[in-house]
Amino acid sequence: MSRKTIHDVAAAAGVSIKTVSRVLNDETNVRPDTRARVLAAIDALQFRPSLLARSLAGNRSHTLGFIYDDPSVHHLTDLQRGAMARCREAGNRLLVQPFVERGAELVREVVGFVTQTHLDGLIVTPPLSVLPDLAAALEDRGIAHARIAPGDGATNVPTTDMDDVSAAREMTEHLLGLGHRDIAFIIGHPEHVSAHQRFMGFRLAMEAHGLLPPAGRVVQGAYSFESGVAAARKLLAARPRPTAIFASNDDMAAGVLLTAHDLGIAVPGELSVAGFDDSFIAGTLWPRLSTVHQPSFDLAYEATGQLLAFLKTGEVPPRLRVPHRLVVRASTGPVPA
Amino acid sequence: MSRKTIHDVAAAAGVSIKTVSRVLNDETNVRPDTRARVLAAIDALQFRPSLLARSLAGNRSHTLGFIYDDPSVHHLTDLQRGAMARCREAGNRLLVQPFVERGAELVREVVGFVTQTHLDGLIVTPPLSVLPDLAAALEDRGIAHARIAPGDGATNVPTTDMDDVSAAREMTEHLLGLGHRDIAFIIGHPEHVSAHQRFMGFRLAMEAHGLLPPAGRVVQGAYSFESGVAAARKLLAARPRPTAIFASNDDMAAGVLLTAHDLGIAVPGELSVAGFDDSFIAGTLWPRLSTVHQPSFDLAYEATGQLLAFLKTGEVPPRLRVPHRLVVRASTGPVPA
DNA sequence: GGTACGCGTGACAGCGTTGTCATTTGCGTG
DNA sequence: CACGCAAATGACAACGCTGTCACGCGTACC
Repeated sequence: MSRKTIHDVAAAAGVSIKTVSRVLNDETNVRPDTRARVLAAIDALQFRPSLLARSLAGNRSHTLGFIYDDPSVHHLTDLQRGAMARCREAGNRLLVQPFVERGAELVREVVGFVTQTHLDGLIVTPPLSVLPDLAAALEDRGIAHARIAPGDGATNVPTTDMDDVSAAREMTEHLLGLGHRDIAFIIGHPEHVSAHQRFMGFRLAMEAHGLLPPAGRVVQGAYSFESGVAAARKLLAARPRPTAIFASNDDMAAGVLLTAHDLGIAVPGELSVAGFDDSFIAGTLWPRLSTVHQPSFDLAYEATGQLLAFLKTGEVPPRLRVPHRLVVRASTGPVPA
Repeated sequence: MSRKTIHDVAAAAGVSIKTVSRVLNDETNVRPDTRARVLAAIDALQFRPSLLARSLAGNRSHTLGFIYDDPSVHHLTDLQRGAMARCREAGNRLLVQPFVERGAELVREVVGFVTQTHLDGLIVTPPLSVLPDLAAALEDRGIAHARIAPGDGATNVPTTDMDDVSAAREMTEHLLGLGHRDIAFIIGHPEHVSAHQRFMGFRLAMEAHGLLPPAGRVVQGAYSFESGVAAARKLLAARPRPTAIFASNDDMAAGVLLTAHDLGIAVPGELSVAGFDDSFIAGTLWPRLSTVHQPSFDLAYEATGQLLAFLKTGEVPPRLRVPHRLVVRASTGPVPA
């Protein structure tokens, strides 16, 4: 099939290409019958406008970039789905691209990516969203972007997040409410701000009950399953054992669960285990994991919406906080007698 | 930053834009010192050629499409990673797009997607890769594509697959080798050819041992966790119970595992459970799941390579079969006495 | 010393759209 | 019926690159 162009349509409808363009872009000032004629021609020829040409001429690509470097598969998948869904609704496309570099190299790659592909804007996910030099570079070059970024930062960039601190606090409260006092905590990957925030939520809740995070009960993890296993080995070797372990994400919680089972420790009979994310695996583990629902899909969906709005209006929408939710399932129970 | 163009570079280097283009595309017949001068100018200006303009003018977008409609998140993620990795190596981009429609609607959407975005080619993943009308339409319009397609089909399209039949047979042999005779099987989603093939592998192995798939021991699933739970409920309610359950993928196996645990059935003490895929969760379940390693990443990596090769040479490379591997972990054991 | 040829380079026309601005058309008005 | 003005339409340049072809120059050859 030789490509049909706007010229073919124009010829078929007996109008100029500009009129076809107008119809294509839903512009005003086209007589209804002309519009109908053009539409008919488009339909007859099965014409699809070239997004390439459109982008080049119109100086807008209708394409957003989605960049990531995320160790957690599930979270990423949901984010991507959310962003893609929103783009589809708005008639945009999404170009997904991983970046594993750091520093100047990263900045160069990302900027190159954006300029090469004429991206209208960028959706920046954690942990990329918290890198100061990347933020500066994007700002600097006037590259529109939205951040999915846990954290403070009064910024002039559309930002979407969830309340990691409160969520972690709520989960901790849940454990405290079950009578647990000796609660261990596995910290997430230090490059992720969420890791610190979740830890802070944990500490705040403990302190509110006059408890200090017990010595040796806080272990550094990395958001990976393996790091959860390693952390659990350490924690569960101690005597006495903690009565509950709160892992900063589900993957690590899965590692804890597996380790506990291997050691013959009953969950939640002898040990309560809590996760964070409510990713796909949370419901597939045994016992089903109590966790915090992180609205990854919504996060990305909203961030994309904010970016689109920003591109349209030029105004930075206020920071958007997506609600989370405690999901109590079977892996947490009363403290053993 | 106003966009730097090839004209800026040409001016800076004191050459024509065509020469810059030649350098950009590594063409011959450019004197070394001229080339160096152009390169220096490119570097100084931080110039990045517009892929849009390049695609429009050159009639090649250097972009491949990746289309899917897959229920299994992990498999999909790995496929996507594989395809993206290969694209990156070759300096191409990957446009990922889900399609949930079927029939004429699907065909129209996909064809529209390809023409609108000037895709060089398409990577078609299961189950889309086995839809005859889609295949016909792509063929028809001369849209280059590679299929990741389980199955037979002597086709004139680059195809990559794994040997689902043999893999399922090997897993069944493994169970038979452990002494199991009363083995139940959960079939995957009927739209996926792999589901039928895995079932066939199971049957072949059973028959080779003079066994018929026992009545009531074969249950239809849908490759989802929930369908695994439902199937397991049915199978484990029977008396006597099967001594082993072979689920067509890991997600369903996870459902079996969970159900067994809920019912207090020891795995593998009283029941062996096998999966298929070796997806991320396989290693996170307890007991760790015996499964077949499906090389999703490689599958997509190779398919992308084949497509790229086809685009370059115009010759259809022979069907590529990616090796699988039995992964025996802790969820399968000797038949109970 | 003229011819043929290949290499290095540039001019210019596309690629398929949108943006700008000019032109035509239609209609209400005095 | 002419006039003015807004609505409808079209001509054409521009977007940033590649493809085609033409040109100038140096070298090898007879």
